[in-house]
Amino acid sequence: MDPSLSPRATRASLPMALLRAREAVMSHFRPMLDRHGVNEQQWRVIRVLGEAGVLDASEVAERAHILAPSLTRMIRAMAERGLIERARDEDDGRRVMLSIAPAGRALLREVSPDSARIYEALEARFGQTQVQQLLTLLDELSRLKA
Amino acid sequence: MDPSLSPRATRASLPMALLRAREAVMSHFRPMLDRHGVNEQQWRVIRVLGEAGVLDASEVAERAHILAPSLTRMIRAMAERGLIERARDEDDGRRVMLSIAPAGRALLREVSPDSARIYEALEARFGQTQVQQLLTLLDELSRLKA
DNA sequence: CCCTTATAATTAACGTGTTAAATATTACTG
DNA sequence: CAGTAATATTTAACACGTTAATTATAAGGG
Repeated sequence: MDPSLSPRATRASLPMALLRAREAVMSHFRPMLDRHGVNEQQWRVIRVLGEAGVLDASEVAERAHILAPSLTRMIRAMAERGLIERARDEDDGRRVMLSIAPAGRALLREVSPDSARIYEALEARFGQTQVQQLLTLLDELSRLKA
Repeated sequence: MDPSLSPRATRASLPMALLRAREAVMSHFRPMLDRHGVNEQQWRVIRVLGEAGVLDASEVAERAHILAPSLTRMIRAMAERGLIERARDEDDGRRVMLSIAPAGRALLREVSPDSARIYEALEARFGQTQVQQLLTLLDELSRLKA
């Protein structure tokens, strides 16, 4: 049989392997984030803003790997909860500047230790060397964008 | 500053790295799948059914990494398009048995060569050894489910 | 055999992913 | 400087992700 007609077996496919691995990793973090009342995406936004201070929405979207339309919706919800703040850029009326708000900073302080603990436990089980190898490979792979 | 208060930098985080890598890889496949009129998830279902023949919905969900409620919705759309077939299991009235339909098989034959070509090009650029290393690491990581 | 429990699938509800179109503002060009 | 092109954000529309609840069927225990 022509091998091109039988697609690569599921277990040997990079997209599937990446999907499975991401699900597995997130399964360690999700219950904890849940207890703190944030989802994965909101946590990424909070971390990005906590690291960087004020950023326009596009920058946040890029750094948190969230598409602009999703971010627009999230901003509304997160601003209502007092996690972030929203303001028009004075120099460029198109831009929306985002920053972390007090409740967001409080959440960052609450979640970060838990997150770090989980990450370290995972790293300990998987092996620090392997984590490094994996991060390197993933980074190289990410550079091969279409 | 207490390092547990400053979450792991984005570039060094496993969840983010996995997300980026997956996006990068899929950016190679997505336009092609688009041209064939299927999305990523539908393509996974078609591959699973093409490999395995008849499977109940739960098995398909597990192998294609799609949650049951998503699969229920997809089944409706894919059956209407003639890509898959749906039938109640005679021995167990709860189960829904799924199989690939003629249009689905045709699609499989159309897409597989394109998919294989893209995969091989990616493998060639990234290096076969690195792909293998990466698959191994991802598989090990996936076993550490919470 | 009932009755409870477990399992498979579906539905519901809400959020994000994704693409395309619309809106508002800025930058550029003749 | 008017008019067009480019950019940032938002809206719209639809699909999937996710959790919880519901429905239908099967399995098991008394």
